[in-house]
Amino acid sequence: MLDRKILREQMDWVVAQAKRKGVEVPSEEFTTTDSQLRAIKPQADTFRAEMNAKAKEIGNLMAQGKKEEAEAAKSHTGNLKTQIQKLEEDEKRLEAELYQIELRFPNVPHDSVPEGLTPEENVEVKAWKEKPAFDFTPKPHWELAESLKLIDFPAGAKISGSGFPVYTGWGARLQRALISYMIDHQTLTNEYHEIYPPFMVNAESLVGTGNLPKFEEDLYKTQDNLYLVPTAEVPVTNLLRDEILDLTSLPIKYAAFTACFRREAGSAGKDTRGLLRIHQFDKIELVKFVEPEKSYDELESMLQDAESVLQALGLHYRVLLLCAGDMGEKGCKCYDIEVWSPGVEKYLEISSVTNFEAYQARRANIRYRPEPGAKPEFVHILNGSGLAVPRLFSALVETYQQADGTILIPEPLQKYVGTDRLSTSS
RNA sequence: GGAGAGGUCGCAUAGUUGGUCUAGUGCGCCGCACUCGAAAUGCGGUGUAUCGCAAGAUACCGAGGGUUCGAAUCCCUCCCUCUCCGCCA
Repeated sequence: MLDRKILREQMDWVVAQAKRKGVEVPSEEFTTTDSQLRAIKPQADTFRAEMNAKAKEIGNLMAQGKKEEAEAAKSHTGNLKTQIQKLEEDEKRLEAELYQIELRFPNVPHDSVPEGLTPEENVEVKAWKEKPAFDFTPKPHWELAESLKLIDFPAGAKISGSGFPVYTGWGARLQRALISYMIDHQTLTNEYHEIYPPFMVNAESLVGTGNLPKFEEDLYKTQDNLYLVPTAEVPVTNLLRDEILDLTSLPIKYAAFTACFRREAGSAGKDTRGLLRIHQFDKIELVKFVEPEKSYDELESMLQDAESVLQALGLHYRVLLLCAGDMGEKGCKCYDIEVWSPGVEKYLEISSVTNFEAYQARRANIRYRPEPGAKPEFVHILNGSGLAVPRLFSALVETYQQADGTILIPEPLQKYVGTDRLSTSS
């Protein structure tokens, strides 16, 4: 959500910025509804003030025992009352309409964001390490997973459905090791505070992060009207909903592990093999609440925090700065980290690191006080994956596969996995 | 799931025959006084949002409805917390 004042005063600018994202905004609807509301509110306030005064008068008369005068005064309130009721109805309706209109405005892309509407116009800003060289043809992870019995895809299909892999034996252990390693790395080295949230949330939380009402189709919903989290971003961001934070507590840095659940209505077709696109997957998510002036520095440092995992594991990756049209509606500036998966011969998006500025904070009503006694202002919120586990799993086993079919485990992971090599006999 | 008790402006509390409660008090916090300085003490201030140049007005006492000239106070629905019981990893 954008600041209502900005929509009022700088609509041309907002329209132009939305255009960079290829989004049409309901500018006229906003202006019409907003001015209607602004016309009605003062009227309603005035009538309410009159009503309050009358009620007080009646109270005083009653207290003095002047019953008849009080009764007389009562009979004059009817007209006022119906007027107030009518105005309040309009007020409520317009307020609801305006809110729905405001939700349709996308966030404004930062000046440093490249122009463009398609993924082709994203800009590669960094590449780390070379693609690994092989003197044999590297296999995709699903073949490795099958021969080493790390993942049982048919079993998952049997007990749940497609898109629900079953990790078995050393595969299960590697999965668990990656989670532990990344959580330790982000909390101990990069100083995030660990959160282990519920995997189900209510609708309010999803509205706070912008997943509802627009993306209801992508979510799993339970009979108790709770939703399975599509990412830890949802529960973690909402932890601070409706709070006014102390300046001294900023920046607040949270790292959380959850399973993530996505129905992905349109998933049929692309990337259906292996781990690339599944309904349930594990992810470590990083969320930061920061002072507005520092949010772009914090974005760079969050990007580094996410990258540092891949560096420690020695995996080749590149960083893309997304163009205005490809970064989604909520973001101001977004980097994607893509890890190289040599078996599938593709770069896999393994993290999106985004600065939302105040867009989410305004929705979830998360503020801070710039100085003691000052008016509360919205914090800036950033989040990024640190990292998505299945695609890391994929890149890792494909990168470290050997000619003999075994997989080397990079040094930092060894104590978590409990071995330096996965093989059929291990 | 059943029974009972509750949810009040940072924290703790007052408020239950509806009307000086648009919310009192204590703590905390800010300012001033006293002091070499501090503690203690005294005085004043101390929520959020919207509209307004301002004075000020309006809304908010878990959420949403209702009754009433008027509701923190009464009624209904829902959410949450606590105690006891039941069930259970």
